[in-house]
Amino acid sequence: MLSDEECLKAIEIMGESFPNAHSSLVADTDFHFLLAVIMSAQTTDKAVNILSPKLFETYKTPYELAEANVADVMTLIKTIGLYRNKAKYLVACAQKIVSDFHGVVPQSRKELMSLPGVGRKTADVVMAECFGIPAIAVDTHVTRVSKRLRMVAQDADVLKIEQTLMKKLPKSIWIAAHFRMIYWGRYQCMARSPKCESCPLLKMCAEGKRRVEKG
DNA sequence: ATCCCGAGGG
DNA sequence: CCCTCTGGAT
Repeated sequence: MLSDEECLKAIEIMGESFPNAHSSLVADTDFHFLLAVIMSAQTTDKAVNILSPKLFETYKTPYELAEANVADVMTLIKTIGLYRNKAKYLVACAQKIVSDFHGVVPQSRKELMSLPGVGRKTADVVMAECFGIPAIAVDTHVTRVSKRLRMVAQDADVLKIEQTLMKKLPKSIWIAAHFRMIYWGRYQCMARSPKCESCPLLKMCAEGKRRVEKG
């Protein structure tokens, strides 16, 4: 396992490659950003950004989406994976925001997670992006990158990963670290063919060295 | 543990 | 063709 200092160093090196990594989901309001994050589950944000302008134009507020026909929403988001479940979540989520939160996206993790289709990862992303609340959302990229680098135990689940990273990294860089690991996972440490040979982190990466050794 | 699930990349 | 994409609910 990497020490706290080594973890911080790794995050800093990622920052040199991706100096201003930020969310690539496009949304004009907190409500629309929440919808985009729900839709991004097991789906590239690029795919979400293609359909979201029309969806957001059609349903500008929670009040409008709460009255929507689920079938109509399905048609609008049919190009992304898991679209049937997501369409139901989006409408149910809008309805609950109207009924329980006066039409305003709540800020606490507990309240966010009470919304249909919103789990810990989605709640963390919204807290960080919309409200500036420090959090480390653990998704497929963060899981893969932190495990390959041995920042966390190989058998850690997403909650354990989040807790370990929060303990090892200063709160002031949690949000930046999240986005840097996302970009690292997308463009350097990809799931299938990571670019280990040219990786700036190779010297401190157990998995990278193992892969290079192996060929 | 299992289901959902289209599009893009290798 | 097969794998992966900022997961969550049952």
